[in-house]
Amino acid sequence: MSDQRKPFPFADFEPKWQQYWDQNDTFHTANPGEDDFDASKPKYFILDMFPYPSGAGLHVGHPEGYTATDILGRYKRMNNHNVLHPMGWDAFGLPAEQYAIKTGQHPRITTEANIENFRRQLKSLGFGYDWNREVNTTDPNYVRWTQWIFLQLYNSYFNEETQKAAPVSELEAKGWTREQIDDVRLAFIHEAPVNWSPDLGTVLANEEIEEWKSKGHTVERRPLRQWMLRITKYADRLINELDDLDWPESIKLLQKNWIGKSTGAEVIFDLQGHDVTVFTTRPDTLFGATYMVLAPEHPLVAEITSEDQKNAVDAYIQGCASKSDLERGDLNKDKSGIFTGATATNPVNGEQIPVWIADYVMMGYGTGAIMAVPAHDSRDFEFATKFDLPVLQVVQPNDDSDWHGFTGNGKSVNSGFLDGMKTKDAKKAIIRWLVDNNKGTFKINFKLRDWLFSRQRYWGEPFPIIWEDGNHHSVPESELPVLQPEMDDFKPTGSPEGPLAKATDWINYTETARRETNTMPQWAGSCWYYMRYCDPNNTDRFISKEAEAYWSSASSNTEPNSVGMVDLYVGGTEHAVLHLLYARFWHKVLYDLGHVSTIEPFQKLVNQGLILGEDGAKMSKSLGNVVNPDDVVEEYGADSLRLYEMFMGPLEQVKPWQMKGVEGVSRFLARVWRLAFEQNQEGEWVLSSKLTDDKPTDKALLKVLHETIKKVSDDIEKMSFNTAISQMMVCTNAFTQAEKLPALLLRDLLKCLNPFAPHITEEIHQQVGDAFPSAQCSKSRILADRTWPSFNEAFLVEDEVEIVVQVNGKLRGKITVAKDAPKDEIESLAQQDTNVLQHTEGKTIRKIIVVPGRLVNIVAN
RNA sequence: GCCGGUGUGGCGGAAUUGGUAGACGCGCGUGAUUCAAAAUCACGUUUCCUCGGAAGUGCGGGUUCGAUUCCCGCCGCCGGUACCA
Repeated sequence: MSDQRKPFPFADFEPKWQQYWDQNDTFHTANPGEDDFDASKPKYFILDMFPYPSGAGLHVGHPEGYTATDILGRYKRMNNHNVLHPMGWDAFGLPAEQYAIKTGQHPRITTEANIENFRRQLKSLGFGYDWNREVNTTDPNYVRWTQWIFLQLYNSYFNEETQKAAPVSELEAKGWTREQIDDVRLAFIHEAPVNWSPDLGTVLANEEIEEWKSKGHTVERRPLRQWMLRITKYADRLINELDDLDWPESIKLLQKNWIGKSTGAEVIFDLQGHDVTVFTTRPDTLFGATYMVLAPEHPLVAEITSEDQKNAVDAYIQGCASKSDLERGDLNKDKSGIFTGATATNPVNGEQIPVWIADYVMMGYGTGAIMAVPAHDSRDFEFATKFDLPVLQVVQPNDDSDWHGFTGNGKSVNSGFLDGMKTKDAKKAIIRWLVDNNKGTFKINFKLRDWLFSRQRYWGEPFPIIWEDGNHHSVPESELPVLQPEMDDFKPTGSPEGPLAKATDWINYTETARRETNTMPQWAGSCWYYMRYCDPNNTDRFISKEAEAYWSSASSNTEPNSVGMVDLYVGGTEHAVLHLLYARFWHKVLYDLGHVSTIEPFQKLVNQGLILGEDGAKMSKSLGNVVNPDDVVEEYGADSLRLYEMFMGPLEQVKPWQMKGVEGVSRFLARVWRLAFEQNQEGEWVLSSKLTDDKPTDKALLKVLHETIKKVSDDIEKMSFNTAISQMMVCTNAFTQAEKLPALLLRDLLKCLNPFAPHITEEIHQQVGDAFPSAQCSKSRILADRTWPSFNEAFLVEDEVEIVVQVNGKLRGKITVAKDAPKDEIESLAQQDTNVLQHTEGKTIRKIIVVPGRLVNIVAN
């Protein structure tokens, strides 16, 4: 006996079973074509967001999602599925590189050590991963295919007619020039202001700025030559194809808002001889445009500014530039701006309107210029009020609300030929007018920008690109992977070339050709890792056609209009827009090019809620409220940790950690243990004398067991793990109180509990099976390989049911009747109840409502 | 500001989608066991009171025989977002 103080000897059997699963490859899943592949079983592809192996190791948030998927994976296995449930490492990333810069140690070494630790921790929690399929984004054989996918993007363009990616070789065949082709590639070179962080020595994607700023780094705008990915071409599909996904609506909405589609029109104004195009979602309000605003960075500003306004305008622009570094709009609610001295002509009515400059108009969206309709736009209204500009009503609200600042739909007024039209019709009419008069056109705009894809880092995938005579071309596929050169100095150069530029031998590809020295962002590897799991060791393709076809096939219980490859994806909300949007984009490109057979990567998405510290605050080192899974395993065992994380509350919900709660589920597991074992005088665990080899006959026990089988099955499907556990507690309490417990009953409870607490259930199953072979707990087959129990409806029904009697909706009594008692019998019985009689005395019974099997409500007054 | 989520005992949370509010667990209380403690087991535990009831799911209305659940109007907390024309 090991530790007398532990309520059950988990420290003895947990490592034992982990070793068993490892050595027997219990959770290995065969691929089509392999000997042990069973094509008759449906597939179930279940995916965790793979971790970045940080030096800090696992935190309790990781096992939350991982336990949920493990339960589902084990459950599906027991329900005759080929379950693909793998794990891997998103191992490129800044911390390893920054550590390398500080110490000179190669990032690969740190990364390997961290992975080692993560793997140990995950194994100590007994997750049923197929470790043969482990992927590592930094592995040369993985990098190779990341670069290969990049080349698919590089060698493709977006065909507007088919709305699909297609090879640029099509364009070559049509006689397009190199320059023309380079302009349409999905991966392209672009010189534009980007977000450059001087202290990180790299550029960042728009999406990343906030994260790094919050960590105290500075970010500034700087024009640089960068690799971009043309994700904007997929904006419409990225919105529309969300429809068939089984994702939380809030996440779909988040993505839609991020993509930010707005429908409207472009209108051309004459600005002193220049055509200035503005974008508006409300072309119907064109008659109400009383001034125009240009962004401070607008290229026409210098030219159109009048002599007497020049100093003021310059000063204003200067002011904007200096504060652009700070949070330009963050808490700056006050509008600012300056008159240019110029006027523009409103094309629809010839009105001369003043042209202003203001930083509430941004160069990066639309055209960097707006027509201001202060009467029906809150920002324009605020601006016009402050600078005393005219406000002209052009929309009449349908109700009698105030038209000042009214932004809804109504009827056009003061708008010439639009007068009297509904907003919707007025939009159509004015667009027709604009088109007919060459003054504008229908237009859709997106907030989504093209994806800035290059970074100035060492620890990332190099681009498989060569520069020669100012042109770029790809390296031959046979040269993949292109790996970083070995270096000792990983410091950023501070220049946009990045640290790879210091590897002088490496960058010289030939006498005249140089390698691209930028590397890819960390998102690259995580964009397609789920595919690689399907065929992780393939050296000929990123995934074999057979593996792709099988793991993309319909699962037994997915929706008929299922469009995603992975059946279930579980992870945190922090990836709601970035990772999930990028991965969908890559997947669609690969679909267009015929490399994958589904249009979406992830059919169902579930976000697990954050686990807060015991104090209700977010776990953080500085608050000292971080819970280390290793400590919990040491103290209570892996099963207790797993079970507690699932028992805390609904998976999706944010919830605080309570060590007392871990103790509670640990006590529950101890009770399960004591169903099978009792301690003798020496303190050794021996088989419980309560266990029998009898055929189960006790109706009450059969009922609670079968209720449990039913509820646990349903709840696992619904991912309502906390209620499943609570039902197993009810069952265990009933079993504990029984005089005798047939081993057969215990076995089925163990099966239900196995996906949640795999170690203890296997251990009990094995030991009890040795003693009671008749309970079919044979030693040769472990629980994980057995089939999930099915419940028998016959055990659930009761002959008699308790019915609640209410008088005027208030509980007054309870009666017990036969389960199929007729309505009138229930009614009369209910009225005879003494307490009911007391409450109906002296009153007239108006109505009696009988809900069969539930209640009777007597309405009396 | 806008968008989304959420609000139930001392605490984490249940409630068959309109039908006994508080399952299960924590904590607490009482008892058994023990020389004693821990562990374990049994019972109790929404609140108030005159022990018969009364009130009660953020607040105020409504629909209904009946509302945590549906409708209208507020309030609080959490998350996302930030002048996107």
